[in-house]
Amino acid sequence: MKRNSRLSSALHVLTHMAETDDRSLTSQHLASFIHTNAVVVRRTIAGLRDAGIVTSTRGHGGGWQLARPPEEITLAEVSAALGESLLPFSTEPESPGCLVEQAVIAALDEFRQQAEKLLAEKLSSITLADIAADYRKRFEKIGVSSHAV
Amino acid sequence: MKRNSRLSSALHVLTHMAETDDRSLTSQHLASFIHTNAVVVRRTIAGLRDAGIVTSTRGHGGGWQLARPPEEITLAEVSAALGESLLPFSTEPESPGCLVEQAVIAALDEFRQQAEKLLAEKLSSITLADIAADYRKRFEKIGVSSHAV
DNA sequence: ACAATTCGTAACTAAATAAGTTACATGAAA
DNA sequence: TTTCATGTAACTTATTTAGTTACGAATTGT
Repeated sequence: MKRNSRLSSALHVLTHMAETDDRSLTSQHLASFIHTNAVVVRRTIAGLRDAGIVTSTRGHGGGWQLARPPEEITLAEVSAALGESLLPFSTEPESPGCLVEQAVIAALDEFRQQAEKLLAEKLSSITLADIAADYRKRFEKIGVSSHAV
Repeated sequence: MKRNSRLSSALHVLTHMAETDDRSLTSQHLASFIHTNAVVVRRTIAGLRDAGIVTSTRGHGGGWQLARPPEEITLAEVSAALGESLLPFSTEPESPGCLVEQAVIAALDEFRQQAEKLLAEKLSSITLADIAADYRKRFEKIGVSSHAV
């Protein structure tokens, strides 16, 4: 799997959950959708459970389900729940005391703060239901299986 | 050196160049500012040369200088010249033909496009001169050497 | 000319990070 | 009580990036 595809992977499995009403999908099932391992899936979406976006149940018939209707799940929440910043450049001081570094970091930190706000606003306007609707539109148009491999 | 500190590193050495008028700074010199290797510096800022932000000269007295006044160097240019996207999440298809993936990628790509525009606008409003001015302010306030280690 | 200096770059090594895998404990349903 | 599924730790593998070494090319000073 490529790097930094966690957001994409998470949205992929969430969309499958959105399209699977009243039934749990196992980690193994979700893993097969994105061609990876069940443990990787659990690890990836563990944060979504902690954030109240999905629920997991153990044992017979267990697996994963959306905790809320897809209309109430925004991409901003999903992104935040994955625990990764969308702006991963570092502003850690490496030479504390260097005034040039301090000036650079001050500029970048202010930018980061404003940028994260902007990005969160943008991502808040997109819900899982939007993606699911787009998927359905594509499905109706082409009329084939939902997962051609 | 930490990961993804290339933007920070580049701005650091650029600020030093801005504060060093009429004189070239060698890769070795720049490297010592950010506690790294001269080859790493050359590699990092090679893109800045290609983008016309700095010039490099070989031989005796050679080294690096700004190609333009710092007022005319925006962070947007610097960031772009480093050749890294500020939004490094992947939208590469991994299961071509999967309609769910297509819907996810479509949503993320549209977001990316809008977000990159927003970020570029923000970064365009900050110039190297702004950072240099902030550095000078800090210098005057504290009144010590520019690179306490 | 020739020596000294400095960038340009290829090739290799080392470190960090993330994915993938194995193993097993925990919990729940048939 | 057997089976199924998650939770998680520990390990392996792959990828990326920084760091290093080496050397050629270009430029300046003597």
